[in-house]
Amino acid sequence: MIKEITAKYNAEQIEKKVTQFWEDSDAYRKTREHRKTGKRLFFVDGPPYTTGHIHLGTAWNKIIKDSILRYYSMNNRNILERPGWDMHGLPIEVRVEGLLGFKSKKDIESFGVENFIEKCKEFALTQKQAMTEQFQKLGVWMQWEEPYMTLKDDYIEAAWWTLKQAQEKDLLDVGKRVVNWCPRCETAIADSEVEYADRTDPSIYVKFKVKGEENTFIVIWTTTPWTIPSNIAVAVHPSFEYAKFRAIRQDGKEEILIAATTLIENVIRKGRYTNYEILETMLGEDVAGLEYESPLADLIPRQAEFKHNVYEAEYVTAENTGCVHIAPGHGMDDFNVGVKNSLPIFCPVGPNGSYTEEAGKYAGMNIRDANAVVIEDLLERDRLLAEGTVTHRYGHCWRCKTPIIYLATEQWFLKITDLKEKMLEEIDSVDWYPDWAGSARFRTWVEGARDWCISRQRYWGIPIPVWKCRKCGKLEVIGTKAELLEKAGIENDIELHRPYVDKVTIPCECGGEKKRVEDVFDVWFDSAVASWATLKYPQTQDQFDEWWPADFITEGHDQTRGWFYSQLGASMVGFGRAPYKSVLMHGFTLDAGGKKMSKSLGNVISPLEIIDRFGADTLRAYVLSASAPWDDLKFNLEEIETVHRSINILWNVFRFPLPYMALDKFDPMKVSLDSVKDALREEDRWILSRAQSVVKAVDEAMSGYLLHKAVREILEFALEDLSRWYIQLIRPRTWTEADDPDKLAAYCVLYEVYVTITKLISPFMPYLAEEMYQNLIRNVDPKANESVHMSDWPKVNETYLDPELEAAMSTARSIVEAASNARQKAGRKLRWPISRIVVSPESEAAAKAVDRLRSVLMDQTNSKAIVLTGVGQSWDELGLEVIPDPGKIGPVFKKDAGKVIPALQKVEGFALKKAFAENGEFELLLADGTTVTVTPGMANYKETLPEGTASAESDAGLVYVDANLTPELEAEGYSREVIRRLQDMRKELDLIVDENIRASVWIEDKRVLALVETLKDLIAEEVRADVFNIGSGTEVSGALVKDWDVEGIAMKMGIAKK
RNA sequence: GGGCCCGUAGCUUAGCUUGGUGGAGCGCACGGCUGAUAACCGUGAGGUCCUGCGUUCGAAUCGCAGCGGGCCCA
Repeated sequence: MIKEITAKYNAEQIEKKVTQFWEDSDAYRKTREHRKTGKRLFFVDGPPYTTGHIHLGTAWNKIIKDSILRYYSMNNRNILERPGWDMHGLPIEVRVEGLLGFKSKKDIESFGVENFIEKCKEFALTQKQAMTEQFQKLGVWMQWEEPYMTLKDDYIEAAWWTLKQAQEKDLLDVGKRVVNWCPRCETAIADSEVEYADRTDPSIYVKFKVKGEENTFIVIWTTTPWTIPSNIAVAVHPSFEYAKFRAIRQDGKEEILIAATTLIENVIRKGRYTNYEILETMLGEDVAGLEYESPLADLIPRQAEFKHNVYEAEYVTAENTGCVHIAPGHGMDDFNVGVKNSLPIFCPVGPNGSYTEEAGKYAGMNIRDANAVVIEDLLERDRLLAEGTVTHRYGHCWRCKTPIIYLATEQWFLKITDLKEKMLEEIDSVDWYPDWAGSARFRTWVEGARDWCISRQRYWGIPIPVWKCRKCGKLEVIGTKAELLEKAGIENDIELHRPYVDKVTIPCECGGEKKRVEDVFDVWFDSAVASWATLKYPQTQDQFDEWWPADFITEGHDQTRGWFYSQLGASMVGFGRAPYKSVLMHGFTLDAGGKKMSKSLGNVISPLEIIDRFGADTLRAYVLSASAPWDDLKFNLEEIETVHRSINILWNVFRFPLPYMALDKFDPMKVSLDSVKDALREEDRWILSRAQSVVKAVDEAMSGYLLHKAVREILEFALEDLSRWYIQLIRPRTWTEADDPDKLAAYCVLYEVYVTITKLISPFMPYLAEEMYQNLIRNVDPKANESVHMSDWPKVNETYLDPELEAAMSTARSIVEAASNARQKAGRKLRWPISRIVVSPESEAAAKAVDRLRSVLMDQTNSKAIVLTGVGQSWDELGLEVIPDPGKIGPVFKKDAGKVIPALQKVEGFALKKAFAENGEFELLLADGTTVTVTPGMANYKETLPEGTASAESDAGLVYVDANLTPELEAEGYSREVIRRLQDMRKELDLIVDENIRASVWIEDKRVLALVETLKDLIAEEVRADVFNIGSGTEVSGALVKDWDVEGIAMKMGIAKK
């Protein structure tokens, strides 16, 4: 049986109860089981990094995933969706280092790599546990018991397998490259790990002495003085114009400089030269070839050995001097120029950011400290043209915030550039939501992609499975643990982490011994293999064949360069195709001011805080409805409160009929909607139609992942159609005590609509839906599915759809609003009945709507009659006032105009209009008895309302309210006032709804008393008074006695329990 | 500096694809209802549609340039 619920919406209580129910009933597992025969849907969860706490962005991400998967499940999809955890990498190493108080790699080595790895593992697992609980609080249904974890051996094997594929397909490369390097972490870091922030650096102009030309210098600019010791070349743009010019120094000396012609002024100003004279101009391609001397050759023995020349490079821009300092060991572009021209890749800087022995004088010095020394040395040698500082965007290590440097080091690469063509083709075969996420954003990113540096010189990561012979240098890539054990001849199992795998050696054919290269993978490579690792591939084949590739993934737009990309790259290597079929790209959560949330700004909002205050359903409904998924979400607490209020209304809607249904023992299993068909009113048919329209709209929204539209549609239906309209309309029907078919029809319709809405909200507000479902459905139908989430998604029932009725009702609502507006103008409150409402319909459809919904209109406007005029015709009781137009009258009647105007004003408008229509003119009698002829242009008209009426506009046309009172109306009005106050007093005494009372009312005013007395019985019945006395001499008594002022009439009332 | 997205009332937003008098919700003010009641409903005020230029008879909508915000890159 349906149970009455009395409490107001209490999210905490509901969610706690439902969580327990899900757990006890094993609802998640049963739901997946229930869909085992459905069409497969493979979803891959983008693994959050195990930081230990979820934030609003990760919460939004999981809520989107959960809502979509619940929707798919109800649409009979057989879903596979293991949650994932990204557990390796520098962030955890940095956190653990912090916990242990370590400063550098040396501390780790002395602590012992094994100890360190164990700490990292423990840390990651602890954080995972905490985050799992947080995600579960959001109501997210995933296989939490069996997530995929990047630190597991089988996961590591998936990465190994992929690398082996790369090697077999000649997509693996090793070699010296310039990489982003963190001198603190002493490792290469990926482009995606570089964080840009403002930084102030030196800005220097340096003169390189041209060989064989007296007193001639080529001028370069740099923000990294420490790279001058590594200078090998200068680059110029082949088609820029350069000039050789004589510059006069402040000390009177002259020197001959070379720079881009357009930048001479800049060089002169920066170098504080007093004057200059252009000697010669030439194209960059002619400058190329020039030889110059390193300014620090005397301090760095190796520099004296190098030849230094000028080369062409297209990337040179017309800034500073137009001549670019090239240190192939310290810059990406520099490196490329170096390789192209076979220059030495001179890199005299070690992993910790200090110069090596090759740096001569600077050996052992930290590069940041070296800046000042280099500047000093340049100054001493008169090679420093200018010195200053510049604030610019500079890359930093994303974890430890140390400014990065560029170093040429030996690294491992995936040859993405070889795969690019095919990758771009694959992008087109994927469905992107929104479309531009793929066609514009991701495509641009892939087009510009370079080879992917996948090696890191760290500890906590997937070890790169490459073994190298110490003797002959032969490389061997290992694809699985079994392969490693076999080749190494080891019998007992080992863990695939450092330092355990580092100890494994493989005998080489040459008689030597192969040892593992020390690097670990970039963490982005970990998550890149998630789609097959989670299917236990390559260990098993069946699952992979059945499920791969993923049908759907969804992540934030930062993942364009991240997971969308890394997965595509790795999958191209492994399988030559994209690992996903459709991608929804969602936005970022920002604070209320539109700024991103960050710890340093102190504007971070915890999703758990929101859940504690409002519940998970509110948080879910808010983040889903607040903006389109791909737009950024400006978090706004007021909006959360609004959503919470909306859900509270939904709750009230839901609980409103329950006491009546319970009282009447209404059993929806016994009374079908079909059986009450004949008792259905228009409003019943209307709400049934609306419910179907909403299902349709939600389906349409979901087909394009427009989650915001789906949720808004549902909440709007609950608020506008159910709460503000349908419930209001049927209230009197539910109060009927008899077993009335009219009431039963309302119950059946409500029940039908509630069942539908319960299912509609379940993907988005899973807790509330479950609570409603258990009471509404499981309580009456023991055979029903155990959980709402096992239900089938509602199918649109076309027989209920009636678009014409929906339009008519919308017209009717507009009329009711207009009537209420007009009432306000007429000063007549809704409690007082009015004799009639007059509608002047604009169209045939409006007239039909009024006719069809006449009883609804009478009811909601509290009027005794609804009068329709003809279509397009105004109300025939309106007066028509004539407004003379002095501008037309003046020129014709000159000085008599003053008499014509007041006379014309007095003419009755309809008569004047009629005369004009019939004769084209009108004989106007003036005050002095004379007559003049007026013509149509001289008069304008204004409709006037009869006494006691007011009008307002509606969609249907003008609506008039006749607020004139008759004794009958007045009697009813005053009686309603009395009833309302007695009800109020009942409430004050906290009486039960059906408890009977004794009541007495004293009214001094004889006329009002007489009016109210005519409805004495009605009043007594409404307030459930068995004994009811009323009069001017009545003694008022009871448990509660109050004085009232009713529209200026003094009354005294008293009530008591019987 | 580049790519993509966003900019509409105090706040959150719809409308933009396909040009034709900008529509909601919250908040505010006033009023109503009182058998959902610490709930609910109505009415009203409130807009340089980021700025400028262009296309057009007509631009929130299309184009260009700029400004501000976000993500990503250099």
